[in-house]
Amino acid sequence: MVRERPGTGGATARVPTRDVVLAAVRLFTDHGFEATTMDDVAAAGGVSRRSLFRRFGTKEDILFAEHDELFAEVSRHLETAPGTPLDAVFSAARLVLDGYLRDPEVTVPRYRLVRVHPRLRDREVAMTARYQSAFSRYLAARGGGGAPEERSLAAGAAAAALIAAHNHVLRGWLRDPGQEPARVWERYDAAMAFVRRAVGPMLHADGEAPARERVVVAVYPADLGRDELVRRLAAAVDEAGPRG
Amino acid sequence: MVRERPGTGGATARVPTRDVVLAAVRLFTDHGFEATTMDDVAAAGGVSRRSLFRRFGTKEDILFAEHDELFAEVSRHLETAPGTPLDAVFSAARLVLDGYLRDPEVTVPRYRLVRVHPRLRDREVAMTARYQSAFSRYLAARGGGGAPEERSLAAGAAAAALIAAHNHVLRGWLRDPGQEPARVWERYDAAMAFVRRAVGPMLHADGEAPARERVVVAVYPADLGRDELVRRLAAAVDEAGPRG
DNA sequence: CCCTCGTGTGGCATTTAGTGTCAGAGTAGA
DNA sequence: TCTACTCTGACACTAAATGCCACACGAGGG
Repeated sequence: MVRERPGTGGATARVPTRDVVLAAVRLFTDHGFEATTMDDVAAAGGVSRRSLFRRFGTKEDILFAEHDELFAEVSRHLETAPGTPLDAVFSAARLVLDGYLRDPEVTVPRYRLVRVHPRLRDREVAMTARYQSAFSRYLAARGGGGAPEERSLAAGAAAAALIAAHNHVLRGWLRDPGQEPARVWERYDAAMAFVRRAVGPMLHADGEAPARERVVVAVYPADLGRDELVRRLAAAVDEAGPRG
Repeated sequence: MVRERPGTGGATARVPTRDVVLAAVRLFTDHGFEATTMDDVAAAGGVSRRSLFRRFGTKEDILFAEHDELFAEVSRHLETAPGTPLDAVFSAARLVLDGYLRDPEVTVPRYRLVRVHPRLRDREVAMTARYQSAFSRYLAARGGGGAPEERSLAAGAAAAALIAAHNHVLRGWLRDPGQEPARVWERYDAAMAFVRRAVGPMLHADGEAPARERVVVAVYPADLGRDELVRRLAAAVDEAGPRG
């Protein structure tokens, strides 16, 4: 690396995080994660080695920087989410999948790197655990009745099942990122419905009426097309007036 | 460190793994994980720095060496366990807890270190993920009927819930290792019974009643957003299987 | 008994991740 | 314009991790 003006300490022009991440992803993919030094990344990203460490901490953190932002976003969402605690957690998980789908340029090559390098895999798993822990604590704090002991146990198991289902669908997409997002969301909704069935009973160990509820009962011909059916249900919901 | 005979490369006397681990745990606990260098560990363990790296790979691996052995033991157990796949996984998980309880000299101080150092925490989480992955694959491969897609989803969620419950009880003991093992096992059995109730139905997603008409019944919080409600209804429709 | 071969170990050199420190450059505000 | 604050780059340094070579020991054959 050739420095034009030794002794020139620039300022103001902040480290372009996104550019650095993309450059790093490219280098890691092309030459391998281990073989790529921080000097290489710094040169490719147009910043100094020192600034690189200041911004990202470690070499692995470069890959997961945007994931950290996503986690922060999800955490914020949890604080202000409407509905029951379970609803909040489900919609938060949806946000995570959306975060992945929105940024395939980083998430897809990262997944391929993660599959190869145990160290990176551990890092990825740790991220997953962070979500799980956050969801678990959220549910335990606001969850239904029952003894505190059983409540936190149920919250932990529910969060774990939810995250597992989420990751199941997510990995399906990461392995084949070419498929239609609509189909991914379809599978995701099905997986979430599955988890909801299993998790629901866990959190209502005893009779605890969770606020006000409404009921939709729809009877329809067995051969009605899926899209048409969904459309009718949506119309019925809208006719029923505002919720709350 | 004073070397008596420079140039003396010993042999034969294999590195006493257990002694080194205990010495390392002590050093990490007394002076901190970061502050303890591999030279320190080597000196305390009575081996050379080079041999230390050969045996354990990294500094963190020293702490988790025995955990790796436990994982190998559990894996072997899975291969030869009697009973249903679910039974096998439950007994395997029991083996894990027993492994912790049997070796408090290492597992307890390690837990305290893990709580403080994010890096070690990630490593611990990765171990948990390895169990979860092994259990999930085991269940998916030998699990009950249903479509392969749903089967692996159910296996993943079940394994996750099981591991979460296991870790819930395990952490309870690690935080207060003085309590009676009998009481720990009591709590563990209760937690496992809880998980079994929730997980059992997940793995037996069978009977689909063929009817001319089908009914959707949705119960939802009154303040749930319109989009989320519609999404759930659509998911419920998809989940109900093909129409016609 | 000696020699040889294989295996495990120690010492040394080297690379590189990661940190502390200081100097310079730019920006905002008085 | 001068000053205070912030961000960046350069340099030095620690320590983890790896490659390489030399040496010690045990086993086996002559």
